[in-house]
Amino acid sequence: MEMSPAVEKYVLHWGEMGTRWGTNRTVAQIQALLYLSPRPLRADEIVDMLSVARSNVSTSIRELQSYGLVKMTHVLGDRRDYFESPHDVWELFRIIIEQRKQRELNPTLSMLRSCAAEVEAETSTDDITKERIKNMLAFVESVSEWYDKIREVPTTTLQKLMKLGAGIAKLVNKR
Amino acid sequence: MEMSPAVEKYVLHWGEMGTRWGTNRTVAQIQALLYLSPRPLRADEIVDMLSVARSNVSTSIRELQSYGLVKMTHVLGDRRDYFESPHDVWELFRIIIEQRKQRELNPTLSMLRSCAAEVEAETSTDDITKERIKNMLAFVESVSEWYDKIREVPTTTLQKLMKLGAGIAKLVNKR
DNA sequence: CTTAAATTTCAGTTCTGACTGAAAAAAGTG
DNA sequence: CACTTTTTTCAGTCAGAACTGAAATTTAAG
Repeated sequence: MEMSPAVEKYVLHWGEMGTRWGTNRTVAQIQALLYLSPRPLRADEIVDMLSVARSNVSTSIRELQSYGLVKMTHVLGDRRDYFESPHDVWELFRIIIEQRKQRELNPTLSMLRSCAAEVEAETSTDDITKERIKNMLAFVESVSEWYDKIREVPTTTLQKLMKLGAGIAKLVNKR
Repeated sequence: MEMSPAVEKYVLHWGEMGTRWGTNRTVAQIQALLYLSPRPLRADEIVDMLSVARSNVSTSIRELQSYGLVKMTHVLGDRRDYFESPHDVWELFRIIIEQRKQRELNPTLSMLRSCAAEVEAETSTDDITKERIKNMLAFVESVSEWYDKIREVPTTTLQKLMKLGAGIAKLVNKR
């Protein structure tokens, strides 16, 4: 049970990128492995392929499940757990974005709201600073609202939007 | 030289978020401080406010400068360096996105390209896996191209786009 | 040119959190 | 219900990154 050179390269890179995003290396590597795998994998197979401790795989998969990035399946007459990841890149993208909103945008939003409220009463704080907090709040709020709306848009439309690129500017300004 | 409670809360939260993104706590805290400050700050002032070592401020500012998030200014008759951050949230946003593209998207793109090329020759690799690599490559390529185009769009247009939200779907599909 | 102020470098320390491995728990099996 | 297999928990280890503080360097003033 071993990875081909290209798959190994992919998995290692993905692990590296994972550390830049919220998660750790192993979690990202497992996700990559499951994304590429033509069939669901067992924990012990993942242990072999990645050369990490069984327990590490266990906790990593739990984390991925909590993100909605991995689901468990079973094979008839086999009591071991099998795991798989969504195979559609757009679905993966949506799930990841959603998670990041939950973990980063939302907490930041509530922090900014309470800061904006509190700072009003602070006579010692410069007006410019107050303004800056408000501006950041308005920005994050608008990103958040935009996301809430865009979430519902179907993949095909998003693909068209991507293709359009800067062309979107004309549409928006002209209408 | 100390921060008001609201400002302190802001700075601490920003530092925390910084660790989720690429950087470390101090770097993000300094950026937050400079964003909020009504005037450029000196390194020693930052040391006081954040209670970190002078050398830490020095290296953190260097990092911020390399990102284009901090620039140095001077006061007549004072040889100490003063630092400030862009105050426009959209500009900040652009700079940060640009950095992330450089550091994450571009390397991933070249990894995927070489993987997609290599994997073709691997007879042992399942066709499904080859397909998945291609799909991911196509996706990341399209995000990258989209970004290159959108980069030029002026802030005002982006703001309109945000306001539009899901309404954009109609525009795109109708035209 | 000497001295003082400001900044940077860097070796060493500290801290964080990822990872391991053994033990416990859970989930089937006969 | 005793036994086996599989999974999870958790205390301890380890590695890497962040941070400190002292020494070196740079910069400019007298």
